[in-house]
Amino acid sequence: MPIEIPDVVIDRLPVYARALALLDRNGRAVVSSQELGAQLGVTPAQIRKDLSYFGRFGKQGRGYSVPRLLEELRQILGLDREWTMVLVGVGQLGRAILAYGGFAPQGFRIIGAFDAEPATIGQQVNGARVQPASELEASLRTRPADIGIVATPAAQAQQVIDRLVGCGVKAILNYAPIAAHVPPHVHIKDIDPVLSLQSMTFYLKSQLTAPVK
Amino acid sequence: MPIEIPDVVIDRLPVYARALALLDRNGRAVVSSQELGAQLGVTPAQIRKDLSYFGRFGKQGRGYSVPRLLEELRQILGLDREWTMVLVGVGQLGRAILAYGGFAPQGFRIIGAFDAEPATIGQQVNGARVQPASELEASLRTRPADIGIVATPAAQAQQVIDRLVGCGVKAILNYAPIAAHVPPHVHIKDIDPVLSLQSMTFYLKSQLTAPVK
DNA sequence: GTATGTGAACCACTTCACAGCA
DNA sequence: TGCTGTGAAGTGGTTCACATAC
Repeated sequence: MPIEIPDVVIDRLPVYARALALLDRNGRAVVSSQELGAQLGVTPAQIRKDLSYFGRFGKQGRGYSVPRLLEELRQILGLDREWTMVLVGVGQLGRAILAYGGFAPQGFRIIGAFDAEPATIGQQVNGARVQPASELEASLRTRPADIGIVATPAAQAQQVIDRLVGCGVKAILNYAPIAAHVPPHVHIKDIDPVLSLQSMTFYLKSQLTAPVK
Repeated sequence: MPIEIPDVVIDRLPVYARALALLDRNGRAVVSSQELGAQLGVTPAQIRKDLSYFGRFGKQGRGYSVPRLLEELRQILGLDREWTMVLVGVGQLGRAILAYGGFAPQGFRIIGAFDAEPATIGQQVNGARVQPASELEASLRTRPADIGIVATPAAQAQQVIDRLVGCGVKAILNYAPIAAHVPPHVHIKDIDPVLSLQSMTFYLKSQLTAPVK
């Protein structure tokens, strides 16, 4: 039955869900692919096609019920439950991640934090006690996590990822500046602002000679 | 002369550059597209095709000179000079960005930080004095910046982006969870870990019934 | 012998355009 | 009438495969 769904489609669904959540909070009952697309910078056809992979959620002539479609997307994406995460690497970046208030409200809970640095181990950071990295496996055995967050220096990142994968972690959010290798059944997303900057400069450079004003 | 270069190609170049920099530091003189691809999880043909948009940098039968190709890429991307950035939004996230040590070594310097919160204005954060958001325009007039970093709450982000664009900023690194609108000559990249998590859960969800071990 | 550079073939995603339904 | 759902057409990016050069 399952026609393969393109990854790009999956990547867009959370964007749709977020926009719908906002509309919903504003009391909006119905929205068309046209309007949703305008808000998100996506073509209406794109939205309709994306949604059509999962079902028929709209009403012809009217549009989509905001709460209904939102609920459907949350279910499709698995956002209707809580997901547990462990953080490895509690340096400056790791601390910022622990302090970040954007995960919990979306159902992503950090249940453990690990670091190799003796000075860091045992510290209380944002309500989490930093555990020795050596205890990663033992800890995950008693209390499995769905997702691993990697915020170690580049040099340790691949090894940490291998260990997480070895513990059965199936998804990794990687903040380390490396192109990591993972087996095919493991999903990984990189967060790398430097790469984003370094590609934008290409266009900045070209524009220097082309004044806009 | 200029055949349009796909954006995806530009996005990959910094990845290549980073890998080459590592090889270079390790004293590696020559590398093949084959080997570079294996390291990065990219096909050799992809790498060769990408590079072919910009010139002929390799030697048949040998491969690419690591320092030579690295230098070419740095030049193509504009990484051979310093870029200035201003940060808007000095909350928890903004502070983490100011404290982040990964920008400066790559030539990205934050020259100004702005916030609307009276309690935050005037504070010294990581060597930068937080200026009132109201002074954004005046400050950028005397000291222009190439790139704007947006780390405000979602509600203010679009407005802040509009102001940055109005000041002539041509590239934006957006940490706010919104789908921002910018004119076509402005480049924007979103950093949004929550979206990354929310798309990975789709696959986690599907795997729950498919045991691997 | 070996690895590049590149047209051509292929594939995947996007957009079109319209039938169908509210 | 208005907007969805969707095959079909179109577009853009990737991979192939080989002539070419070292």
